[in-house]
Amino acid sequence: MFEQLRNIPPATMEKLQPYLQPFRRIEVPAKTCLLREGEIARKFYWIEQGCVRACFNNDGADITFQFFFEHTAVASIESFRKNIASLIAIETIEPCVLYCADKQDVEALLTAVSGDPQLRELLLETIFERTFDYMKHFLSFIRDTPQQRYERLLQERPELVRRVPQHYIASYLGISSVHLSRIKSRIAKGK
Amino acid sequence: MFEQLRNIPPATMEKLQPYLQPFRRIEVPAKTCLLREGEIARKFYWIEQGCVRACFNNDGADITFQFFFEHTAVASIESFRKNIASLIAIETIEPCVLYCADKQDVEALLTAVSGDPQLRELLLETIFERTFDYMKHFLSFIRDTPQQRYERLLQERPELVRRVPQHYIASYLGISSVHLSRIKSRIAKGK
DNA sequence: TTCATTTAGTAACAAATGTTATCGTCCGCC
DNA sequence: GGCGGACGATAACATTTGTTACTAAATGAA
Repeated sequence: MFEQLRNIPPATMEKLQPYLQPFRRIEVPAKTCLLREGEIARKFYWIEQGCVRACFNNDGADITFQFFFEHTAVASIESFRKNIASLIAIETIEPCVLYCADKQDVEALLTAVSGDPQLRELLLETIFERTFDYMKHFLSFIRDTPQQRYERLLQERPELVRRVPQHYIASYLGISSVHLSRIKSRIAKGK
Repeated sequence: MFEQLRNIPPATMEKLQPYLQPFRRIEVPAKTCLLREGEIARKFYWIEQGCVRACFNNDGADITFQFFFEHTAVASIESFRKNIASLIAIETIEPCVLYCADKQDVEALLTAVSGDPQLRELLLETIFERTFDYMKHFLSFIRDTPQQRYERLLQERPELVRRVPQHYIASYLGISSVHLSRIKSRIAKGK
C-alpha cells in the first residue's frame, strides 16, 4: 500500500508511517471469504493485488453489489464503525495480496488523520467521492435500462468486465445472467 | 433551523452562532425551482417547513430521485463543492419555509466545523449516514421488486407517501405511475 | 360556482425481463 | 490425459413492467 499512497505529500506521509506499521501482508486464494454476512467486522483490508466483491444472500440468491480492485480499501464500513452485524459478506474473486489491520489500529490511524488538516481534507474528499459514486450508480438504476448500464460499465470500467465472472456482473447490474447474455449478443449483432 | 440543532451541546452551539447569522428566512410556493439542471449551485437551503425534491430530466421524462423534508439541508452537493454544473434540479413540492445561505457563508461554517473536534465528528457522522442511506437504497434496487420497494417506503417513510404526489414516488421507485397504481391495487386486494 | 389542470385508476396491448432447462466450453485438479 | 465443476450461450415459456388511451376524481383559480 505504501507505493500507492505516495501521491500524498512526503511530510504528511512521514506522519502516517507509524500507523501503517500494524498492517500485515497476506496472500489468499480466489473465493476466500474475508467477512461473513452477520459477522461483526474486525479487520480492515487494503488490496495490493487482485479483486474482491461485496455481496449478500437474498433468499438463496447470491447478489454482488460492489467490486474492489488494486489500491482500494475494503471493509464493511457500517459494521466496522458501529460494531453491528454486517449486512454484507466480502469475498475475493481472484487470488489476492492484501494488507490487513485490526480495528483498533485503523481507529488510531483515523484519529491521526483527523488531527492533520491536510489528511482530514483527504479523508473528507474520499468519503464524498464514495458518496457521489453511490449517487451516480443509484441514478443510473433509476434512469437507465440494464443494457445502458452494462454499456456504461463496459465503457467506464472495462477492466472490471474483463476480470469479473459474468454472473457476478449480472447480479451487480440487477439482472439475471441469462439476460446479460442476451444483452451481450444483442450488442454483438448490432455491430 | 436553530430549534432543530439544539441537540448539539450548548457550548458548541455557541460557537456555531455567528456562522448561522447569514441564513435568511424565505417563503416560497409549491413547485418553485430552487436550482435548475445545469446551473452551478450557489445557494444552500435548510428546510424549516415543507418538502422538496431533487430531480432531473431524462429524455423529456421528469425523474425524482430524492425527497427532503423538514429539518434537512438541501443542495446539489457535488455542484456546490466542485463548482460544476448541477446534474440535478431542486424543486419544492409543497409551499416551503426555507433558510438560505450563500456558498461562501456555508464554506465559512464548514471550516469552523472542521476546526472543532466535536463538530467535526458530527459532520463526519452526517456524511457517513448519508452514504449509508444511499447504500441501503441502492441495495434495495438490486435486491427487491418494485412492490417490495414500495411497501418498504410505506413502512419506513409513511409520511412521504402521504405528502408526495404518486407520480413522483413512482419515478423515485424506478417504475411508471401506471405500474405503481397496479401495485397499490394489488396490495389492496391482498388485504 | 365553473372551468381548466393535475392527479390517480384501469384496460389492452407491446416490450422487457425472469425462469428453467439444455448444451458446450474451459479450467483446475487428480 | 480424463474428470468434475464453474461458466456462458441459447431457446421456450411465464411473468413483470411499460405505453398509450381513456375516464374519473380532486384541486385551484377566476
